[in-house]
Amino acid sequence: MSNVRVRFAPSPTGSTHIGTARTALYNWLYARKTGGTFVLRIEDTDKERNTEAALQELLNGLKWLGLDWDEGPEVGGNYGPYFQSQRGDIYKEYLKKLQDAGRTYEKEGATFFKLEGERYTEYDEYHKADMEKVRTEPVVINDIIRGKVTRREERDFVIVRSNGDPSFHFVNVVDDIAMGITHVLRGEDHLPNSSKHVELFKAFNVEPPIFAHMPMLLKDPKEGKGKMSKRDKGALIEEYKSRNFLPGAVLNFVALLGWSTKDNQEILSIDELTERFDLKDIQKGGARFDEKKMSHINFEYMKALSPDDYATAAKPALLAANLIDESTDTSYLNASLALCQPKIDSFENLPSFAAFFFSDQFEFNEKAEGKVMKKGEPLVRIQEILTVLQDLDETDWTAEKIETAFNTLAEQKELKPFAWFPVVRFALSGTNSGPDFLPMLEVLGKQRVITRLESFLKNRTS
RNA sequence: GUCCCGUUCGUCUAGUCAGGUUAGGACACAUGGAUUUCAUCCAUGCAACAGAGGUUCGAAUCCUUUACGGGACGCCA
Repeated sequence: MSNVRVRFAPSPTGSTHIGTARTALYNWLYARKTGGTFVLRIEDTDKERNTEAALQELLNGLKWLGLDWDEGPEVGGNYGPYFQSQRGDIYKEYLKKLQDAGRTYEKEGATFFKLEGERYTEYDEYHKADMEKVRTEPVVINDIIRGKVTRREERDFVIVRSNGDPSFHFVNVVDDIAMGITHVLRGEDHLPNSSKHVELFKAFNVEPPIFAHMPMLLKDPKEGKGKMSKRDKGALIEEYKSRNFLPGAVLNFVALLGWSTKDNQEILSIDELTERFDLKDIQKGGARFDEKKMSHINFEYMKALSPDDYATAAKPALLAANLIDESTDTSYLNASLALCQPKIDSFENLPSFAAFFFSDQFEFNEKAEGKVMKKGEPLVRIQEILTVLQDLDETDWTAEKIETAFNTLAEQKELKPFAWFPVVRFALSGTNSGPDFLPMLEVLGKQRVITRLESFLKNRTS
């Protein structure tokens, strides 16, 4: 164990953003790498905007990604409570320290933190008004990613609102002190806040933590300018969950947004990430989300799954599409999916790709029909192979024997097997692409193949 | 407007700290190939140091500066 203590401090006001997940991940990785403690603290000081649903979604999202916390909601810890809404007494105690030190004053019902320095009034272009400002000494924000950032606060700020609720800057710093936080890893949007926070640490006479402000996640330029928002496509963790992405793949991709290994390895397990992660290697510039790359990584993870794990992961999508139910034969399901695994790059596309394995009601693709049915004499070809396949014994129904049957027929008719393959595939699956052909026939089984070919002939000739 | 942080292929990035690389990888894209087909696989290609000065034999790398991008400027977090 090390004495590193990091915290992930989200505010449950809406859906969980992918940038939020990255912040959680980097904190988690740093804690795990250093043998430190990962604290989950819920910053629910804004009663108006916090919801129980958002909290549950957040917790579920973290669990789905496999990010467990050492202290926080549901697990407790020695520095609780872990909801800011329950820490009122602690805030009062710390507020008193500032009051006793003469670092606060009341104005319009709110409590302000008083900066130290000469006061003057100046017209402020941004606020379009005269404002009281303070000539403070600059503070240094010690940031692992950006080095020492020097910044100066020049306006007092609210630490307790007129409704009595303490404000973000205040509770954030108090909790970091009270919870013994050693490293603060958060988004770059907090960098300007950090000088406020350092001022507060100084007022409490506490050494500020080490900061690491990570780059922003930016919008796809096609979608607009600025940082990625919750409304942007691909921005929400829930979305990946519901689209049946693999959590490990999402985690892997998110880790690569602003961080990379020196040897360009991109597919990294959670253990490899933990081992190789380093705050110093985090990128300074903003990163843009690329859905194609996300899909690619997801596909790599799908391909690497064992057959059993693949079937387990594929089930929800197939169940949702009503292609299978609990009575579906497991060995048939697994055999079918084994043929799909190397071919199909997402579980959301799996149902349309694999439908014909599980249902006779698949659709015939028009484009494929144009390619396959307009050349030669497709119906004659089907009749020919049907006769041959009917004579095959059930026990001989293997890819190898089926291939022999096709080859023999091809020789007799002085044609290539290519004359039969596409039409048969079309008759059996409604399309001209899919799993490897011969294994597909084997898995479908003699009965399905014969029945489908027969009914195809019947429908097309009547 | 002010302050802060940034800027290498279309995108994510390696290389920058300790100056010498045909500036590397991945995704995407294009072409070719494998294959019964393919949404798969393989190969090849395309493509970047934001600009300008300076230091140096030599600059993506160090310095200055301009431009551009991002963030913040709430009794939100």
